[in-house]
Amino acid sequence: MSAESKPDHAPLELERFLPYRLSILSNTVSQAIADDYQQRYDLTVTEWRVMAVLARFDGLSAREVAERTAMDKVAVSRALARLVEAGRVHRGTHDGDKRRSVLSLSENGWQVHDEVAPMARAREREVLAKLDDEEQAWLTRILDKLQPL
Amino acid sequence: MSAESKPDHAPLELERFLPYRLSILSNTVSQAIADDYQQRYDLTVTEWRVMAVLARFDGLSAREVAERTAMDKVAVSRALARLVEAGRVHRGTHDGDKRRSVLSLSENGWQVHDEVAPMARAREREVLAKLDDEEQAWLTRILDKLQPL
DNA sequence: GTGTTATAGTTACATATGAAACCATTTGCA
DNA sequence: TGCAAATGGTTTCATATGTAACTATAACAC
Repeated sequence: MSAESKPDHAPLELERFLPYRLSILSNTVSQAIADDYQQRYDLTVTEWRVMAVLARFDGLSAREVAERTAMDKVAVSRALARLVEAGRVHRGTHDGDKRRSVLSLSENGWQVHDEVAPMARAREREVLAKLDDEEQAWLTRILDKLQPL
Repeated sequence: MSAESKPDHAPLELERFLPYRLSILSNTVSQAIADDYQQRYDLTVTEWRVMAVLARFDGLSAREVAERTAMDKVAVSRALARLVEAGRVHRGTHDGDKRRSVLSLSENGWQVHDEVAPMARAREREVLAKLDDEEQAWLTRILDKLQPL
């Protein structure tokens, strides 16, 4: 029990502070999804994001994966090391440029993808179910406007 | 350059996936603010959050700080160790319970708070400036509904 | 062609973080 | 009382993450 104090210092009200609220919400949502596959597939969030991108865009290089996931190249490099090791991603070398890798999901990678993707979508639906249609539409619009921050 | 592929596998479109978008937005916003004070005051985000809570609620225990910041007790313990060491927070012992600490901002802590808080608020305003009044109202409403997830 | 600069990706190091074990104190209850 | 269980807080250990340095290859200038 402690009294609220020092209004003269104009303290920040964390629970109304947008960055703080976003952070809590984002972590809660991401964690809920991660809990679904993390242990079951021994897959981190970053690894899953790499897989999701490769599922849509076959043959990307590591740098392109980094761009599309908004992760830095070191994180991508490490995620790929594990994914290749685990036999979920195949890594070849670009024909005309030996520096670049050519990445794609393996048979196994596709299997994992096809199990995890529906789980992720289901969780997203659960979250969105708390909002009515109008609110969902505004949320999309708001995220679009804030996105290229 | 790679073609979009395998529609039969229904791959996840990351850039339209709510959890992903929230994560990007949250990190971008938090990082922008942290950049303002991180180096200048040698203050991490978690440390700043602890200070913000103590600015509003004087005399909290570490556990209470953890509750109010949605951080786990280990993170709070570490943040407090640094803050006390740096002379920004005073740590006493609870009268009736020697386990509990009694925390408050020091003179120095208040100074830092009074410089950082306006910067944080200014950044928040910058972000919100991208939205019109109606959108801002919806955002608040949406966050309220999603909050107790 | 040769030297410089840029790019793809990995490695090394230092720091951050989370889970579980741990210590001290307090509470509940026989 | 006195002892088991709960609580506040710290420490330990294992893992994650970011920055900078590094290797290899390619592009560019001349």
